[in-house]
Amino acid sequence: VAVTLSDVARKSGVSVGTVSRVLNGKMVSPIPADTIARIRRAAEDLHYRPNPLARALVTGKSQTLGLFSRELTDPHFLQMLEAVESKARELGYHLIVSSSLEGVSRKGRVDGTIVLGEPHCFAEESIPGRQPAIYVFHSEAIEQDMVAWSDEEGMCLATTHLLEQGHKHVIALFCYGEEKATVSYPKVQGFRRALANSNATVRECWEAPCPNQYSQSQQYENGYRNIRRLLAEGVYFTGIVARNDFIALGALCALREAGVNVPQDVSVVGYTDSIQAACADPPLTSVRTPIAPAGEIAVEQLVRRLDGLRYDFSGVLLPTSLSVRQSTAPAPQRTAL
Amino acid sequence: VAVTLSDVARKSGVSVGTVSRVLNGKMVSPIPADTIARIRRAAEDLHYRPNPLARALVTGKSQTLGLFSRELTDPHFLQMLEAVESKARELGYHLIVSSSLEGVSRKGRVDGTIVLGEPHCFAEESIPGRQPAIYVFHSEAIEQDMVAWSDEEGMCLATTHLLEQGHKHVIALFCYGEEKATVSYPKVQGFRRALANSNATVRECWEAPCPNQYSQSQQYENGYRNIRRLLAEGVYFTGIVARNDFIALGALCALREAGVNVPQDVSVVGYTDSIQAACADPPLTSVRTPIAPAGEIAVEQLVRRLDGLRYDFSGVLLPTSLSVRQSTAPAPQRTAL
DNA sequence: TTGTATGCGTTATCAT
DNA sequence: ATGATAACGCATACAA
Repeated sequence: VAVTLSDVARKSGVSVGTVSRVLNGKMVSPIPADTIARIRRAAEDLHYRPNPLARALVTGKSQTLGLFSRELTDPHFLQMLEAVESKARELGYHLIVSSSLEGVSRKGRVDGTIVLGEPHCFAEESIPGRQPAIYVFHSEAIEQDMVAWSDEEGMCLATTHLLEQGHKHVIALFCYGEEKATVSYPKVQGFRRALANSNATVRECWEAPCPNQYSQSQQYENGYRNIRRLLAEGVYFTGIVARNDFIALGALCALREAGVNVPQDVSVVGYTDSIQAACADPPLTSVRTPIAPAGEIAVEQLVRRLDGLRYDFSGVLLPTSLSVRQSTAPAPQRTAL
Repeated sequence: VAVTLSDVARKSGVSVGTVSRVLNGKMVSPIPADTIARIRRAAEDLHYRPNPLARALVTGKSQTLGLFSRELTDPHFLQMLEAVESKARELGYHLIVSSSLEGVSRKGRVDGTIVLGEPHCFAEESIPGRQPAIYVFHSEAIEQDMVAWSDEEGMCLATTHLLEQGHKHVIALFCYGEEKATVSYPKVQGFRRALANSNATVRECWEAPCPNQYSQSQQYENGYRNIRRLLAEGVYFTGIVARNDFIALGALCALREAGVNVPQDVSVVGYTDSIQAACADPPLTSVRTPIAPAGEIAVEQLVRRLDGLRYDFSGVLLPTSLSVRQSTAPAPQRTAL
């Protein structure tokens, strides 16, 4: 049922080679205008559509990119997806989305992959013979083939925002895994750096284990319980910075339940600037990680490389910023909480 | 650099045909165990991976599904994506995501497509020679190749929920396009049907034009402005049902600004049960459309069809339900608002 | 049982 | 200028 090149060739009275050349505009020597017209006409009449598989087989390029994310519900991924799909389409590439490395690792089905994650999680050792990839993730330094942002900077931004508004009693909601205490270490460092530069009299850093790193509701619960406990313990604070928006949202809930007003009594700032942040009450001030632009850059560079253009991309570090909304305000004068 | 079948054949001292048959488990007659072992071993040593393109070219199946959504930021799409990708992967299919019909319409790159939208937007006329597709969208009747839910039922559910709690003054926030007044007509009907069965003394149905049907922030604005205006006009009401969550969120905001308590003074129920609904304040009661399960069923049926199994799927209508959260409560006794 | 040969739809390299 | 023809890597019908 599928109409092929040879169908067009037969109908237009020329050979497949000629048809291929004409349709691809790759004729080495001038071809009679009427021949070209006849071929185009035939292709049109027959509704000819080149078979992308056959073409990919012979050219070695499938014009398809892979997009990997460990969790498809990850706010980072959601923010990336639209930008990546749009840019890929603009550059003539299709997009295969997968939460399995297997699906998008090997060359053939896809020409290259954009990985939401660290380079080492997609290393050559684990995937022998994998194709080109560009990684989008947080990192503290420029790394090869990586479009990154600094979580240290981001968390410093968040903390500084609070300090600049006069907050001197700040709680940081971090989340350590049992063993790997470095899960979000850059964020811890960013928090501490901001405090070090300030004259804050109290520096409180509260940390609790988090069972499932990827469960959004568990993180919400975590933020909720921690703030609830601090409140119960009578700890005094006017600002909270959270490791991510879900924890911040949980904190918000605990504060509300306790009758603490945000931002009048306590300011809260989240991290990632997910869609959830914007529709919280009050709308959550949150660190905006540049994932959408990162995704676009990743596609651009990857395609440059795949298209054989000069490839001198050695990674880039994009700046984070702060989406200031209504969950933060100047610190209140000290009163009983 | 890529290792092919013939490489494995050479190394194991047999022919490509044999290797192909062994590796695919399609040997018609028993093959010596040691030969099989030798071939498997060689394939392993060489890290042989079949070229999916070549295989697809000869078998005519790319083992890839297309997933189309007009807007990749659509809450419906987001809820579908994870379920669809997961189910597709489980059944051995890859997934190409595209916001362009072109990208996933023609056979070759993809074997079939799941369309988030009505069948007619992907009709045979507009895409001649397109491949099998299954549609996921709202519909009031069972339709061929469609996994649907009833918006009439959903909105009736939402309204009934309010009525059952004693609300007699309900506002419906609908949104008509200028010309096409049928955009969400089933929802209007559902609202009216619920009212018809009740003894509500006041039935208020408020409608306003909405410039861009797909802009989430515009819809939010729309809900905000409409409620703000009703409040200013002194209209009395204790319940609001909105066409979607964004409009409901906007309404929530307007109520809060006006000092109206939700749900004590006014109950609000949204539609779609997006992630935004859950993290609103108060968490929004919302109609849950069964898009995730719909996506799974769509994949299952589509794959059945593609795999040549008996295909007697003529469409299905899935039930909607209500995610009851904290934005709804029994109607207050009539007091000055 | 297993090897050989053909075809899938293109592109690209030759001759002509 | 254009027509054969050889790959591309694989599956498979057919021959041996």
